[in-house]
Amino acid sequence: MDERKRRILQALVEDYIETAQPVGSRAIARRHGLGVSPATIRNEMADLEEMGFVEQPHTSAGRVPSSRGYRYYVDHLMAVGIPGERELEPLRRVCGDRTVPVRALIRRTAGVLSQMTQYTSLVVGPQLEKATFKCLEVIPVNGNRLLVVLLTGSGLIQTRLVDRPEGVPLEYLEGMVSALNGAFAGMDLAAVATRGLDRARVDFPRGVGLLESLRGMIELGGAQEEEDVLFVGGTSNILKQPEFRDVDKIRRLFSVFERQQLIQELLTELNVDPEDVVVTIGEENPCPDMHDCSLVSAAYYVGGKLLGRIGILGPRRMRYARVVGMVSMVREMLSQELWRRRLG
Amino acid sequence: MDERKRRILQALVEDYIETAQPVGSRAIARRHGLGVSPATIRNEMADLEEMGFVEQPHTSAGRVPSSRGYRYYVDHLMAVGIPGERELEPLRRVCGDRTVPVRALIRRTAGVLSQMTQYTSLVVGPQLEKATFKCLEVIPVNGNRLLVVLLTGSGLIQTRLVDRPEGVPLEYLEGMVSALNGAFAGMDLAAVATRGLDRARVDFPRGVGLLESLRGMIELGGAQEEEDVLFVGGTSNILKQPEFRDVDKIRRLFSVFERQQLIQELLTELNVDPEDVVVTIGEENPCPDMHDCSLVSAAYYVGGKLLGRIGILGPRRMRYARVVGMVSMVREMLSQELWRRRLG
DNA sequence: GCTTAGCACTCCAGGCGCGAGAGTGCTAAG
DNA sequence: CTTAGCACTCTCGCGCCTGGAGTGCTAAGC
Repeated sequence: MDERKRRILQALVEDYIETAQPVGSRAIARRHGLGVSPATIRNEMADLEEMGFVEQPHTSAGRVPSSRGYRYYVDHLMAVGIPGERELEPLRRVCGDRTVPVRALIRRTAGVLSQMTQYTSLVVGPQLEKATFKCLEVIPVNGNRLLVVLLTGSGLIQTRLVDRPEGVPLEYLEGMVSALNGAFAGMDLAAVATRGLDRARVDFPRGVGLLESLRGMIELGGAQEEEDVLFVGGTSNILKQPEFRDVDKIRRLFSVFERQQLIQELLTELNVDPEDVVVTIGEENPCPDMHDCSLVSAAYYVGGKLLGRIGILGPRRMRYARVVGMVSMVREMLSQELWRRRLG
Repeated sequence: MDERKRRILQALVEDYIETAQPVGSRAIARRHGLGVSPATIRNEMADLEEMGFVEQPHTSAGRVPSSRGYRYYVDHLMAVGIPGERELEPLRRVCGDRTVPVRALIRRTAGVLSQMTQYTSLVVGPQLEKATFKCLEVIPVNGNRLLVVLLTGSGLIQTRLVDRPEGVPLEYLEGMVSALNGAFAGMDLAAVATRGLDRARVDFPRGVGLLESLRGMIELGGAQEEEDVLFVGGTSNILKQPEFRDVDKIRRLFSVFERQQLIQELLTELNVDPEDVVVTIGEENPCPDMHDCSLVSAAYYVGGKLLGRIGILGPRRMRYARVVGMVSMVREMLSQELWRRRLG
């Protein structure tokens, strides 16, 4: 892979990303003056094809990057774009509004991200299990019910209405809550759900029902069944792409969007390295219905604590340089804002 | 419009709904033995066309119902379907689970509804403004912040983290909260947001900031900007319909789905009569991008209080009889379950 | 007077052939 | 090693044609 081949591959990928048309030797020679004739480029392209970086839809069409070609481009050739101040303005507006609750903040970020990129955004909201315990409050309602309020260190609030255990005086419950508040302060909620609550069962045998409700709130609040964890924004954007002319393809993809849990697992699985923006191209994606797509994703976190993930889904022919820059920027700003909002 | 014409129109609409193909005189004569020959039916169909109930895509194709034809069918001809016990089972499972919070219940209902009908469901969640005040609680956090918890009579919980007004002792705030709890109990939240809070400003001049936050929670919690109010389910279902082969049409429709506020207003506007299931056919819909669709919608409510709306969006060639029955049933069951959960 | 058989007519869908255009690979010369 | 020239290949769009479905009209029948 000499320098000239790299230049040609880069030109080819970038032209294809822009035009969505197979790129011929002529076009490369003309648009990116590499100082060589189309014939030379043809030879090089034949080599690139043999190496698996480009493909021909059929003889006598230009070349199209293969997944491997995109991979090489992303890893070695592209210059990550830095979003301009103008583009960032809507993002700043969203992230600057301190009156908006955390969950709404995340959702709006998803919306802005899809608008900035003109692709579809997938955002996994803050997962309760990944947060820390801040405080707990129990409010009696109607005599026979309790409103349980759980607050995390990242400012996330989870509430639930539960039946009040019969025959247990309010003082007992209040004592229990204040003991728990003392014992759990700053703990990981995941640890609270396992070790913490088990220990509390011993000290407060009459409050077992309430403890179980609390466990349910923590476990369901982050995971699977409970809603509001995944936000999908700008689904219609992806339909602007010429590769999505096929209704059947669209339908398969949209079915995936409806399976929140699947997407959540997907993003979780991919983001092994919390520091990086991860690009997943075509078949690299474990979900077969997304093999025509690429995903650019990153984790956001607060004080080293991973909270959730943001991602952009577009066609394989995605403007990687631009999108990677934006995802990185959004991750940064979101993390900052959440850091600003942290509670102790 | 004699009886025979009605029978023919009914047969035509039902055949077309089933096959999505223009219906010819032969087909009607064969499949619905009305005891007359195709030629007679042809004459009648020509009349129906003149009356505006059916249309011809082109000479020498069969007929297709017009919007007016569907309207007549829905108003006078269809026999509303009663969902079978088997179909209802997933719905019962969702509505029977008392541990699920109200908002999640609504969202799941949207999911089930779209699955039952195989169309797309639009559900407007319970709007805070439409609910009644149950109780309010304020929990100090970190010394300089307050967690405000608002509970409605329908079991809906709204929370927000706000700055604590400086220099105001906790006792003052607690006194204020308990005074508000007494004054607002059972009141409409809309009334609380306007009259109630204004009056409270006079009594508690040092708590004005908190009162404003409360107003914000009520107003934003139901309306526009605040999220989680509209649930769209089964978007991919509508893509199964042959009328949605055109990607551009799909894109326009999906753009509408992303405009929560628009849909919310739409459903609100249509459901003038809270007792009825309303069918909106094609051009009757005020949103131009939905002119190819029909919408079956109904309000759900608790103890006479309207809470929100459910709707099913499908092609104009929708299985109205079935869908109307299902929407009606879901509305009923959802209302019942919410009634069971009411607080006081 | 309503119904129906017969028939000519219309129009769409789909298959076929053809030519233009784009881009290639190969060859031979620089 | 590079490049001009050229033959070759493949797609795409166009017009043409044909089969089929369904109609409207007319005239005969009940």
